[in-house]
Amino acid sequence: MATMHRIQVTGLQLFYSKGYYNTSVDDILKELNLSKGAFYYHFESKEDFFVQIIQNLMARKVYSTLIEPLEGHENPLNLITACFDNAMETAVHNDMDYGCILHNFIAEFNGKNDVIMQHLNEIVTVWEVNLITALQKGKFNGFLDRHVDCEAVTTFLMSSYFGVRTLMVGSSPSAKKYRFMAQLRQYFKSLEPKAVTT
Amino acid sequence: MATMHRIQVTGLQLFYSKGYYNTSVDDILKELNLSKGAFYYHFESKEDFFVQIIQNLMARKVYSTLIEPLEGHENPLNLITACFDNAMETAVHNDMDYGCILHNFIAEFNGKNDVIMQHLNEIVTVWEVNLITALQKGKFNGFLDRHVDCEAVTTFLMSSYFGVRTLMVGSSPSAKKYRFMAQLRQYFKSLEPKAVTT
DNA sequence: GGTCTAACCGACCATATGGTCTATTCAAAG
DNA sequence: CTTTGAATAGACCATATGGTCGGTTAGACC
Repeated sequence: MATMHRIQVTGLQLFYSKGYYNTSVDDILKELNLSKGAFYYHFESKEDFFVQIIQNLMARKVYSTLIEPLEGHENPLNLITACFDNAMETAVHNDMDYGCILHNFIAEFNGKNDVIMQHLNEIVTVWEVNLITALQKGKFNGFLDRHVDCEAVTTFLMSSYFGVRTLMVGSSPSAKKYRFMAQLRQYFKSLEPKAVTT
Repeated sequence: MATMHRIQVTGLQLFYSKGYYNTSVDDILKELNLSKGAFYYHFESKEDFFVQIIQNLMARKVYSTLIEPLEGHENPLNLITACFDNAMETAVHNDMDYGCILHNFIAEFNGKNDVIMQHLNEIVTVWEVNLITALQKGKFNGFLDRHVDCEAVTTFLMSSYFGVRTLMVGSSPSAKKYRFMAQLRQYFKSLEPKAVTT
């Protein structure tokens, strides 16, 4: 694995677990037994470094766990349910889980660093668009009631997912996941088509 | 206003807007035209300082905006709806909004500082307990269906609230609020008692 | 072998940070 | 008037941090 890539990987790991501002470049280099020279040969600054991590690693991760699973012609409500279930199950079995990566950094940079926020928001938007599209397709295919507001559902879904992932870090993540999923299904049921009065 | 209290107030302001690790003690003192001496006369350390802020200011704020509004014998679903609506409306009209204070710090300290996390979790638990209690009372009074799992609903509510508040910081908070509230009502409708087959 | 250069080393720098400590102010108590 | 002690000032310290820069290594190419 190329050095540049290795630095990014451990960089993301540390930023994720300790926070961006609370992680020094030296921390990352110590972990890799590398020197300052190696780092600043590959990256212009700590910020530039993080932006690259966002584009290279985070974007891909979000895509593979939250967006790709939405593809398919089945009921999008089922796809989303399975997608969330999977993502949360992975978190439950990961004792190094600190919540949704994307969301954590958004919380850390909101109103603090516009450059980074822009890049993070790009990923959020991609997710949002894909969710909306999947729901609209589902509506078209008769899986959702005609009156469902797909944008609103998406906002609600993104919010709740971001939130649980944070709550799950605290205690009994497995219980939290179970409860969350149960209510998600309850909510989804209310989006199904109402009995048609032909 | 006593100096100690003033330091806490501006301290919370800065911690909230810039993050704990990204705000130095000097930043706070500069804002107040105070010296290090004044600070370390009143507080043992930066961490002790923040713990006191949590107990003195944050706990009260969370209580007044998220817990107190739950009191009353009406339908808890309505109380919660009004409570969230109010909290979000305040955020919409605050251009210095950076999301839910409580949640932001939880995100920042999760897995990073156990001492602080303990104090933050205490507040979360109080909120959780009060939500559960309100819902259970509502169930007893026939506002909720018998089969509703109050703990699960609470988890779902806390999650989604934390999440939106973060999303609202990004763009068009008013639209996000509107969409969120609409879906919350939709979800709440599904918790109402089913037609009783006497 | 000689040259070139990407990749990396590590000493160094200016600044910032949490925290300490002595000195000073000032009002109330005696 | 003196004493006392809470409250504040600000110089000082050890350490950490982001970043710079001249030097070294090792392989590719001639």
